[in-house]
Amino acid sequence: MSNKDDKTAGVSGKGPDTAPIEGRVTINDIARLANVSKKTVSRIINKSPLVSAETRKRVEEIIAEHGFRPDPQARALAFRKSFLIGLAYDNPSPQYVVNMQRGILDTLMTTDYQLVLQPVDRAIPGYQDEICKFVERHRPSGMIMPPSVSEDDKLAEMLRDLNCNYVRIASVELDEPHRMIRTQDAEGAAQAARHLATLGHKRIAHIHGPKTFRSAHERLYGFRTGLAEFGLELDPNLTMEAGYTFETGVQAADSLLARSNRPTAIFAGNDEMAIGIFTSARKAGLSVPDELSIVGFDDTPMAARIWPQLTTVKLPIREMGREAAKRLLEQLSGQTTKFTREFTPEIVVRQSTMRAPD
Amino acid sequence: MSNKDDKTAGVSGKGPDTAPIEGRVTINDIARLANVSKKTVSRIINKSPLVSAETRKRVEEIIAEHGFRPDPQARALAFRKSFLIGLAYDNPSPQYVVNMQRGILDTLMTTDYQLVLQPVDRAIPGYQDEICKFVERHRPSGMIMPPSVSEDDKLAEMLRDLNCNYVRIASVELDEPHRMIRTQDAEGAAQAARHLATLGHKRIAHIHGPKTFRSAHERLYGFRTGLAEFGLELDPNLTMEAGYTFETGVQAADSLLARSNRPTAIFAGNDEMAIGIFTSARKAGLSVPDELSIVGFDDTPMAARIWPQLTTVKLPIREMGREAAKRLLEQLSGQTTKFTREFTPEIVVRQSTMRAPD
DNA sequence: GGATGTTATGACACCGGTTACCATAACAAA
DNA sequence: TTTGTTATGGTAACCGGTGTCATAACATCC
Repeated sequence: MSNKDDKTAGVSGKGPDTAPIEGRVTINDIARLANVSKKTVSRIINKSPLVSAETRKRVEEIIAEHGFRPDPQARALAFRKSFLIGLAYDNPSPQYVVNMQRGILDTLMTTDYQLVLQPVDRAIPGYQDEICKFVERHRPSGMIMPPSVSEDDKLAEMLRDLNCNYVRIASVELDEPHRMIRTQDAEGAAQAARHLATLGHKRIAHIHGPKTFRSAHERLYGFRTGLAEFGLELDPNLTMEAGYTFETGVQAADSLLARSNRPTAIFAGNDEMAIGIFTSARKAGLSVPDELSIVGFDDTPMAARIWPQLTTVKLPIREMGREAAKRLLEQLSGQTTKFTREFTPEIVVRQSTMRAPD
Repeated sequence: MSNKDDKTAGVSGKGPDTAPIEGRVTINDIARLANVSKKTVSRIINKSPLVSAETRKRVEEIIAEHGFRPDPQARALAFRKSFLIGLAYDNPSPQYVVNMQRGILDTLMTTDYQLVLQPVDRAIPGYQDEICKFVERHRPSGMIMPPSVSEDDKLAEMLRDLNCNYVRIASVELDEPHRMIRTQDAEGAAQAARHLATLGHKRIAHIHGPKTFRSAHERLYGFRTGLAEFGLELDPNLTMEAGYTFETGVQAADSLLARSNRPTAIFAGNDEMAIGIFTSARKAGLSVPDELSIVGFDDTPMAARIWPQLTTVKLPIREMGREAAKRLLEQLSGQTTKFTREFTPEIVVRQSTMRAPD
């Protein structure tokens, strides 16, 4: 009598949850009602052309009438696709993350794919395993990786070994074109340089991000190049590394502004650090932009909210997300483009920069 | 001969994508290798106690050796659960959203559940249908709704009709306890009031959020109550409504500060608006906090980055996310608690408040 | 020692879709 | 009339797991 068998202990999430299932309409019901075979209904769901117009119409009406929706899990199983796209990110800027998600969802919205998140901490060694475990466990159809996760070649290799499709968003071409969304960070930084040079600044400092971020290199390189166009050189003594965070930005700026011959302008590798410079300038009693011009990178919402508003370099994150997802879907359908999709940032001039004082 | 049949056009995402599937190890392989039935392997995967220790050990070794991972889609189908948790949100603060996601993921991490996102725009009429369509299409096991989506009773009803489990995070008890995560916004606002009253402020203004947000009411109510404890009354002339955004905050503050008898302190319904007050104060030539004290609500990261740093009321968003997910999992496993989980905010005193000038 | 209960395991149908393959009707070409 | 082609749709097997129920082996009870 006591034959209830298997209480499937353990598995997180047993019990009811049968909720949305109950009297669910299935493909069989529709087939029966329409007096056709499952297969025909399936063809109609999948928009196969091999169904007569009238059959299609009749079945579609019945589908609509009964509110039939094919079960995503069943399709996933039969198609041998999970219809999941993973987003692995470690970007500390919520704005960046949210915009990226929005962009990806914009594209996924009209498809059967879903977005699932895998935030990681790149500082933790073996974080790659975490992502790989995620891939093995949930079998996403593909992964999207924005910086700095995208910059990890080892991880990309591991994903290839796992036979997992992916798209990397990065500031350098570090993979095959169809797997890349490229941002022209160097060009953005060059624009910042031109802007400051045009305003007559000579003693210009740069606080760049950690060397572990390719973007830090690119922005440094681009900034240097931009200055060179005006015959200016980036003084190594005025070039500092910081951690892409507010606090490290404050520290670096503290050090720069304490010097006897302090710079009249600072270009920060991202907005977080740029905003740190504001704080540092206030502590030093310097007025922005009269005595010190500041340029950031990213155009976070904060940039337009602080006072004076921050001049910064803007990347269309959301659109990049859209394109990344499109690229991935292309891959999944077997296409492989030959061209990297590129995004060029643009400088947004606000109030934190002005002509250099003499 | 030409019998290739069905090219299943249409469906977004056909084609390869067979990638991670190939030589995949299945439960059948394991069963065969271990010389037991599928069912026994299934029992082991699901930690059923009805397996002898030695069989378990042997099979587990084989599973480990071959790196077998049960297919989530197949399990989902067999279990009649999608193992997906939906997050429907319209919160404009990226920080809030990201923290909420993180919290939910903290809880989900150790389970078989996944988080999927459904951002919406509550301003669009019929946005509820969008969520319902999402539920019908993807059949999440449950939904989590932070404010202000959570405050929509009609939506909640629709979800109940769809037989969809959910948890609402809100500042008022608007549902059965097991479906609620409650934030004591009123108490947080009262703390802000006490803080300002203690500093000797008398002419105190409040810029609250849109009436469509329950939190706006709660915070207004709490603030009023807090002031009353000190025998102070909230002057209706100094109470303004704004849109929970930076720009509307600036406008409201512009109006308040232009008055002949302007307030010496302003409590804003959220940080976004509080930061708008800074900008307005600068335009008016007022020094913060010497001439004007400002208190916000939310403790967004910006609060600690602007200068002077913003005194604000902090909610443990991430932990709330964790708890919301836990609540939902409880529901899914059939438990129904009798008690609403509550979170009390705490004021974080920084530099934007000081003793009232005489 | 037979009746009963408990534990460990397997056979088999089923979840809700899909594909492979085949059957048939309708129509055109030989 | 025979044969070939196209359009249509049915059958069965399958995707990779799960539940139900049956059964064998063994322990316990009177």
